[in-house]
Order: sequence, then structure tokens, then C-alpha cells
Amino acid sequence: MLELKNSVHKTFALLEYFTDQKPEWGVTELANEVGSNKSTVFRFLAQMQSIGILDKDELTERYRLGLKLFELGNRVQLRKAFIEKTHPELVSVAQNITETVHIAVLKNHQTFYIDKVESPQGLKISSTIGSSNPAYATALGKTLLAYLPEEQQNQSLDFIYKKTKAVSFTNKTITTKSAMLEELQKIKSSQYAIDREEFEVGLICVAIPIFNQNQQVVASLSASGPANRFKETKVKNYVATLQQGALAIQQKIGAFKLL
Amino acid sequence: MLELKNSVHKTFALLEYFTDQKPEWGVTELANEVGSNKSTVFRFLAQMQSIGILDKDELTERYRLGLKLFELGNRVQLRKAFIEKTHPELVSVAQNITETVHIAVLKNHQTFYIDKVESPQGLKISSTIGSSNPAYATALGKTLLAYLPEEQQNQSLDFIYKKTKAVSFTNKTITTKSAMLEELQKIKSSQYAIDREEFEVGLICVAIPIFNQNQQVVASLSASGPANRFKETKVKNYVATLQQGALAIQQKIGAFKLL
DNA sequence: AAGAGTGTTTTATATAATGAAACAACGTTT
DNA sequence: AAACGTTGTTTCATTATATAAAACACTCTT
Repeated sequence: MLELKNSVHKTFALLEYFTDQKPEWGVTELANEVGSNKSTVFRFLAQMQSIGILDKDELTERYRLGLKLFELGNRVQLRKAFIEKTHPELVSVAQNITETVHIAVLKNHQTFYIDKVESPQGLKISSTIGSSNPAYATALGKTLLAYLPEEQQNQSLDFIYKKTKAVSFTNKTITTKSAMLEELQKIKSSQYAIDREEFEVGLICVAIPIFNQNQQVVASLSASGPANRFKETKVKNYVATLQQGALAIQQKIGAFKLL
Repeated sequence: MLELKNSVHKTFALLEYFTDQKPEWGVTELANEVGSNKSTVFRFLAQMQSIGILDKDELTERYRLGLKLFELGNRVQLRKAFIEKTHPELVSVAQNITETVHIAVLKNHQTFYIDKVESPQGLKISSTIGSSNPAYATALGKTLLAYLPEEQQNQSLDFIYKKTKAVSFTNKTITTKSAMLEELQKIKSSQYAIDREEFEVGLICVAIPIFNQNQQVVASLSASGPANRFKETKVKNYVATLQQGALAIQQKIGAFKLL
């Protein structure tokens, strides 16, 4: 707060504190957290409340993200142009596979979840649209990396393995650039990626690339669920269904430019 | 711009210009539109771009809403707590009826669309999640008004018909408070609302209230489509299906507090 | 080669943001 | 019931940031 130069940064820095884990904040509470003055934080929150960006809970007197933000988020062209076209395909793939289906893009070297359709089954993966996971530890991310132009791919891998530290989430996580390069080759030859508990123990994910008209990867489509439901034979069927879905999506999006 | 007191207002006022109709803006263009200085607008846009709230198109050099905003919008608890629970029900209702299904709440005396599932048929209604329509001209809005506590209902109707001017969208639009009061009575006795071309010629919409545990209306569920597909007999079936869906949703949301 | 558009940077000036302190309105504790 | 410890909110002199005109850099068009 203190160090941030301008109000735009401050405004959105404050909004960042409203997470799924902590969706509600009081004035004093938030001021202590950000290390800023009570009255300063109060002004920001009150100003955002007055235009609907924040709501104030009448009972608890605490602030939370408001409908205006929801409205703005839904105006983002990504959602309008992309999700509205692709969502029905996710639904039909999910019905076919009966596992949770995700569609994601690469953003800042991370897997950025754009949309999902949840498995009808009780045991399923919980994820958040609009959030990110490390690309090197998910099938979606590996797919997106695999089909990147060589130069870009190299930049991404250097960022992941050189500039930052690739954390080991499980003992199966791929933690070196050379191992990942090998893996990406495999993915390209088999046309799909699989993540066998590389991110979370017990979780398996299968992913397929989605190309635009110019044969560039723009997104990735996946099915994920508990390990016991992803036996070899089933995976083959899943891949086939995902490929059908990816094809249908490609035809719908045409030359769509994502980022 | 000139008149706005603080940066928070200015920031979001600028974002408001990025609509579905005009999703991309150049610096000079936007500065002229808002009647403000070029360099001031530039700073705001550049600052928002630096944190991902805006993206700059590499080719056109123009700004548009960015992924960060999409991310923030998806964090709004409304979406997380409400839509994720209710969406599957919308899907099954839509499959049953084969028309576009909407769920909406009342916000600032308007019908605020939270979620939708589109009709598989070619001819269908296009609407935008996160946008609003006048409550007095839609079945969704009329349902939401009908079940409001008397005092609140009166306030809303006064706002709609006294403080502001109720526009006539078609010759069937209800444009007086007394006529609307009558209509709301009808809705309460029949348990559903219908909009026969009151908002748009050729468009019919049927809506059902959704109550929380305390018997308060929290949302409304609707099916809408072209007039020729909404004959009397079909409407009865639609209402029955919608009521089933509303019931299922009510059980899922419990005491959920919306606004 | 000049002109008319862009987006961007610079700068003195004007304006808004800041934070300590005081206040109000709660519960809780003494 | 009075004192205390919490909240959220308001005030105001001080400080720092936002502002807009002008200049600049760049890309098309003429």
C-alpha cells in the first residue's frame, strides 16, 4: 500500500485480498493485513462500495466483492467470444466421459482455467474458473507447452525451470527442463498429455490441444478425476472423446485470438 | 471524468466504456468520448494494463478488458456460491424445454441476469450474463417484483413508474403502476409470470420464482423464445418443468443470501 | 516531403490522497 | 452501570499524487 505509486494499483491491490479463502474483510482487519492506515483503507472500500464493486454485508458490516465486478468480468471479450461458443461442447464431452472437463489457456507460463463442467459423480476435482496452476505439473499445461513455437517454448521452460523454482508437488512432478523436453516430445507424438499424480496424489488428468485456423495452440481441453477411474483402457476412450470435442471447438472458434 | 472526485470512481468509470458494443478503445478516442485529457486517460489505461485489468491489442494498439478482470469477476461469491450450485439445474431444464433458460435477480429495480443456458435451436434469444433489463417488461422481473415484501414492492414500483419513466418497448408493455399491481396479483395467484412481447416483438418469456428457506424471493427462473413456439399448451408444460427446476434449486441454495 | 493522425513523455501547477487524532456506536468486562 | 476495548467513520493540516498543455516520436496518407 505504502509503496504503491498510484491509486489504480492500490485499488486493485486491495481487491486482490478478497479471495475464495477470505472473501470478507472488515476495515481495520484489512488495514492491518496490508499494513496501511485505517482511514485510507476505509476510503477505498467505501468508494468501491458506492459504485457496486464491493458490497457491504448488512449483518457482519464486512465488505465483499460486488455484482459490478461480476458484471465487468462477464464483459471480458475472452468470455463472450470464446466461452459462449465452447461451453456446449464441454457439456457434451463431460456427459460422455462423466468426469470433470476443463478448458484452459497459457497465461504467464501458467495454466489459466477459463471454463469447466463438473463431473456428475460425487468424487470430483474442485477447481476455480479464473485461477491458475503451474503449467509444468498439469496435463493441460504440458499440452499447451508442447505445441508452442520453439522459441516461445524455450522461453517458457527457462522461466519455469531457470528463473523460478519448479516446486515438486508429488514425487512424480517433472522438475527439470530436460525431463520436460522429453515429455513434451512424447506428447507431440501421441497427440495427448496425461498427468498421473504429478500435481496431486490420487489425481489424474488427460488433455488435448485445441488449435486455431493457423495451427497455433490456443487452448487445451481436459478430463480429470480420481486415479482409480482412469485405467489404461478408459483413458483411450477419454482421449477419443476429447479429440472429438477439440475438433468441434476448433471449427467454432476459427481464427479466434485469445491473448 | 472532470467532475469525478476520486481515482476509484475514475478508474471504474473508464472501464464502463468497454462494452459489448464497443469493446476496444484507443487513448485519444476514449479521451474525446469521456471529455478528458489525452494524457490523463493514457495514464489510467497504462496503469490498468500493467496489472492485467486491460490488455492492449498488439495489432490495433487499442485497449480492451483483460484476463485479470475476468479472474476478479469469477471470484465474486455470488458466482461461486450460487451459480456453481444452480447451473446443472438450468442445464436439465433447458434440455427438457429446448428453449433458452435464464436465472436472474433483482438489482437496482432491474432484472440482473446471473446465468443462462442457451436453446439448442437455431432461433433463440441472445442476452448477456451480468447485464440488466427493465424489471417491468420481463417475466423474470415481474416475478421478482410480485413476491417482494409489500413495502419494498411499493418502493420499486414508485421508482419505476414515478421517479423514472417506464419506457414502452412494445404496445404491450405495462406502463402504469396500477396496471402492474394488477399484473403482480395475477402472477401471485397463478404462481408464474408470462411476458407476451412486452419487451420485444416476437419474444415470449415464462418465469417462476425461486424462494430461499425463509420464503423470500431470491431469484427467478425463466424460459424464453420466439412467440410461435410458446403456444398455450406448451406454456403449461414449460411452467411445470420450470417449477421442478426451481424446487431443485431451492433445496440446493437453502438460506443463501444474495445481495 | 508535408500533413494528420496516433500513442507517449515531460513539467509546473492544482488537486486529491494521506494518516493521526477524535468521534460514534457497539459489545464485553469490571 | 461505568469503564474498557472493539469496531466503523469523520475531520483536517500536511504531503504527495493527479492533472493538462505542450512537445515528442511514430506511422500512415497525401
